[in-house]
Amino acid sequence: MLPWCQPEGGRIHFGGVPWAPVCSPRKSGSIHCSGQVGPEELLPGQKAEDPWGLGSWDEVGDWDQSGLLQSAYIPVPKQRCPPGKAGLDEVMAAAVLTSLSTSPLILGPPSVPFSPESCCDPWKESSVGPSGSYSSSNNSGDWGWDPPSDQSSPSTPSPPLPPEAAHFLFGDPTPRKRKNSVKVMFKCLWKSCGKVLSTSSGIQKHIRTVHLGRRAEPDQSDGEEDFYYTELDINVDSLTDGLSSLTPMSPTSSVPPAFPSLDLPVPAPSETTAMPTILSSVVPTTLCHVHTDHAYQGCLTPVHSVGISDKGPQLPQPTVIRPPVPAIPSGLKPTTGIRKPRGEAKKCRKVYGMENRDMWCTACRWKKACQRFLD
DNA sequence: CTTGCCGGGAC
DNA sequence: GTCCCGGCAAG
Repeated sequence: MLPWCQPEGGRIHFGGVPWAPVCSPRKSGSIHCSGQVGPEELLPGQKAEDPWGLGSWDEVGDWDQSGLLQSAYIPVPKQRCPPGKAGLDEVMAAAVLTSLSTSPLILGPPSVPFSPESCCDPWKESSVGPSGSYSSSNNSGDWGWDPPSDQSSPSTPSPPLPPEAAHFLFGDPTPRKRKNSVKVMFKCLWKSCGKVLSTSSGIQKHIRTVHLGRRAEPDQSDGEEDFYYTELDINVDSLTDGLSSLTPMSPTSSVPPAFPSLDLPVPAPSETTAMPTILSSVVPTTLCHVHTDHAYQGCLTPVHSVGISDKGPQLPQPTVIRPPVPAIPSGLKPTTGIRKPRGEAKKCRKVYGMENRDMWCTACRWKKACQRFLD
């Protein structure tokens, strides 16, 4: 067993690769997925993308076992863990070599089919620090990918690999992994229009001509039409497998940016293709109702949700040049972070004190909202 | 810093 | 379902 690859629970974790750019813990301790495809989605049972055109992962494993067994003899481990402190480049180069030369089946328990979720935890150590205590909570599944803004990972050198190999080895979480299942469309946000076109120029032309009543020449455009459409990442998988979109962090989910109608210094919507952070929060309207029904949207309490999310889109038909407010699907209001105002009443903690914790109401004992001294 | 409690994990 | 706790945000 290689010293730096620790199969956990019969599976080799694969996503901790440091240049798998997108993995980083948040303050809460768990890692959240946003905008990218998590490794969980490539379980062997699924029709995983085959970077080498060899069929399923199982086939890859068979092929690897039978055909590339010799590669297992590459003495990579010697150079992987030098007695001293290896530089990042060196470590990465070693990892690349090893990843190239050893198949997951060789690295893992023979009876366990290859799981792309595999990872080598020491990557986290090498990228986060020498502490080995970091990995325990992150390997249990609640982890994912960083926002797209982080995925460039410019500080990590790019291994000299063919893109396919890099894609395979590093669990590349970029949309390329699902390049066959994600289609970018452009949806007109004009009230009761909803026209969807496949090209930005097309949607701009549509908005200019149909809604703005302007000429079709784009050279006269001031970019206003950009306010009226949004980019949709149509996830074919989500459409065919609706359950996947129920995850709170649907990787490709998107929502029309809630640009206020005011002239706030929000990023120009025209930069949609260059603004992954905006796009990552953009949910196709085809999936919006799913999120609405799902109770996992933030911390909105029922009290607060009354009268907020049931109104539905209220897009005023603009009579002036001012861009209209794009229709915000109900249930997708930015609710996260909204907390119930702190109660003014005394709480069990304050009344009884920590020493009399057994006298607290159960809610207080469980660090929930106090039920004894309600506001 | 303390406090209230949300969110989520363990069982 | 209960129970607990990390961590966030308000104060």
